Amino acid sequence: MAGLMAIHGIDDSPRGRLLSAAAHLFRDKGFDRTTVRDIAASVGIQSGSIFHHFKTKEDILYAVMEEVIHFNTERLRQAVVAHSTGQEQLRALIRAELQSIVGDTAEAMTVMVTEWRCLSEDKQARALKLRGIYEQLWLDVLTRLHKEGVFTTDPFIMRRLLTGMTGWAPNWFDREGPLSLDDLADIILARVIGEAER
Amino acid sequence: MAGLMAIHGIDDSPRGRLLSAAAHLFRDKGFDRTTVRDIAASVGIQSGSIFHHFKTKEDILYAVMEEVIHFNTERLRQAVVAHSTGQEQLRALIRAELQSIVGDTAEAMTVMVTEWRCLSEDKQARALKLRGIYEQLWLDVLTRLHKEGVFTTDPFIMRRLLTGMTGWAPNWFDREGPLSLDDLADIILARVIGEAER
DNA sequence: GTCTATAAAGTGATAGAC
DNA sequence: GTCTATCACTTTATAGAC
Repeated sequence: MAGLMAIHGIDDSPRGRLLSAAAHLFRDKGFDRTTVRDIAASVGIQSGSIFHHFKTKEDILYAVMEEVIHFNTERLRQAVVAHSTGQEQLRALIRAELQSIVGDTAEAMTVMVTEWRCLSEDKQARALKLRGIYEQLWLDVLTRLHKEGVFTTDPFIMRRLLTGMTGWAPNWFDREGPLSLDDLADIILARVIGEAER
Repeated sequence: MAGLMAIHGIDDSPRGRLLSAAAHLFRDKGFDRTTVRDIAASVGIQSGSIFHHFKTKEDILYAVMEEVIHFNTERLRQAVVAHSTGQEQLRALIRAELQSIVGDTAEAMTVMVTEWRCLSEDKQARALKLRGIYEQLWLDVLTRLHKEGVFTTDPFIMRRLLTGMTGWAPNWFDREGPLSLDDLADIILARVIGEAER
């Protein structure tokens, strides 16, 4: 029910269902411990039939990552253009990334972080180019705030600290708990702009 | 050369060499993609000989984690007792965790984070108890600072943000680069106590 | 586009000699 | 404590019928 549904909508294409199922299994058990039999079984076909849709098991992993990066890069872009001040943009970026990472695309995003090295070097390089676009959106906003004197830490380092904070959230954040994603976004935002309020 | 050498010293016991080699390979290729043949070859023995020292491949993974937790819990404890004020203790904790995670025990620590789910549930539970002691050292210091009004965010959440920031460091921090671990510790510390200086 | 059947290769672990 | 040899099993991927 979660997975890549947000990307494909209610996508009943075999490819869409396979990617959703794969994202779910890869997140639960990891890429290596998930067999093509597992994936096939969870969409109700036989293992051999998988290879009509994807050439290799690794291609499935790459497809999961590619789609989730594209989808979330677009979400990040929307977050930037929806606001005018740097601080508003940064808050929107944090909120959007949290949504990606513990919200509607949580499974695929987690897979991208944790199963990265299961990709061959070629595919890692291709995925890295896509991630570069995503990261540039962050760096543009952070660099602007840095120039405005909102914080003094190097923007590249600040981005890495932010990546750590949001990226670890799936390991503890409880969507049913008392803390909302908006709350968490504000708490993380304060780690950045706290400096400005000294 | 790194690995668990710090723990075992110049430990030439077969077990020590096996654990160091395993930590290195697990970090490089992941637990599942590392074969017992790989581990055996890297210490110069045959694959069957491994099982004289460890009952299963998973036991090797658990031993790596157990040793690195024990070692780094002790390091954390030293960091606390070496200082008297809460802020000094927190800085020492951050510095110690960075040392664990990108310094002398980097390989084993990374393995603990990334290969956690490769442990059976039994062993996960056992390792979790050990990690609980480690985490309590953090929470004691953070709770003290919170009560002193040094920061307002919930100490549990603050610890999780810190875990994310330090835990992500292996993915970008360059020990040969211009930024020292002391510098990074100060930057991370400012994410916590920045609030106090408003 | 899915099925069945199977090839081809690699895996963790064991047994017994030395 | 290490070796050799091998068992029992699982894996990805393919081939061809339907």
